[in-house]
Amino acid sequence: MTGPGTSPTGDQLVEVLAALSNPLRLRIVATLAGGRDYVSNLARVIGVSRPLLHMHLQRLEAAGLVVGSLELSEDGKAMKYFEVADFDLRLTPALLAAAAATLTTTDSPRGPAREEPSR
Amino acid sequence: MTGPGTSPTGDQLVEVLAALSNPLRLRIVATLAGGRDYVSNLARVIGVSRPLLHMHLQRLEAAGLVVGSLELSEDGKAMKYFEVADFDLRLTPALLAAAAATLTTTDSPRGPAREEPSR
DNA sequence: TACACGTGTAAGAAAGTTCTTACACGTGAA
DNA sequence: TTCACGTGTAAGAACTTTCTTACACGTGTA
Repeated sequence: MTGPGTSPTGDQLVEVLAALSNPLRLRIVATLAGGRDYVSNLARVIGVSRPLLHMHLQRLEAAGLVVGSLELSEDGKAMKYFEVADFDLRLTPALLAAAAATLTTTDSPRGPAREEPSR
Repeated sequence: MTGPGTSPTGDQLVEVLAALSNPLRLRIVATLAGGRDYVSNLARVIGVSRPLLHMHLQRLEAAGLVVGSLELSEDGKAMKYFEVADFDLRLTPALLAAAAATLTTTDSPRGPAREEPSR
């Protein structure tokens, strides 16, 4: 993901911020920051349904904030562990302006389609 | 807003991240980072409808990312100028975990209401 | 075979976000 | 009075997000 030396593109930034702008996903990251865990146990720990957790984890992984790996347990079960990725992002007006300059999609991703996508 | 010495609460963080996780609002902040401007001109510069810009600016102001002020122009017009706020946020797994610990609303703000809001 | 545990996916509903269009009001100049 | 320019607000439509429930599959044990 994004370390102190690299800057995300505007599109990456939007993806990351959107992924983190949800209380449940924040809690997921926070729980994984305390140590990796597998999906169904994480669902129990956090107290949400497993399909829901899976969906949120996919969103976080797509943004590069967590990393999933499939492992075989000693009793033959395929278990999907997730751990938090190593990221370090800084947000200041100047940095946001630099990122905004690289946005490829400038319109909001929802609502009625606009007549003329502005750029 | 949030300088290098202060940490936002979990709720503030979610509000800020949600406000920034939109390409159009990123562009608004970026344009204002280059210098303050008034609403209708900003709408022209960016190329969006004024009511839409107004709505987005309100969202950014509520999150503390921009500051609006009403001024009287020399020809008697009440003009609403906006400028970017001074913020400096850092996002790392540890900082997110600390913020998540202070979340008061732990559920996502949309979708079907859950049976038992989990904490 | 039934059960326990793990996985991934799909469908449909509820809620919020984004956008356009319209309305209303104000000041000043022609 | 009309026009130009500024402001704020509301209504309704299109779209995305979030959630639950259900289905399907796998391995191992009793």
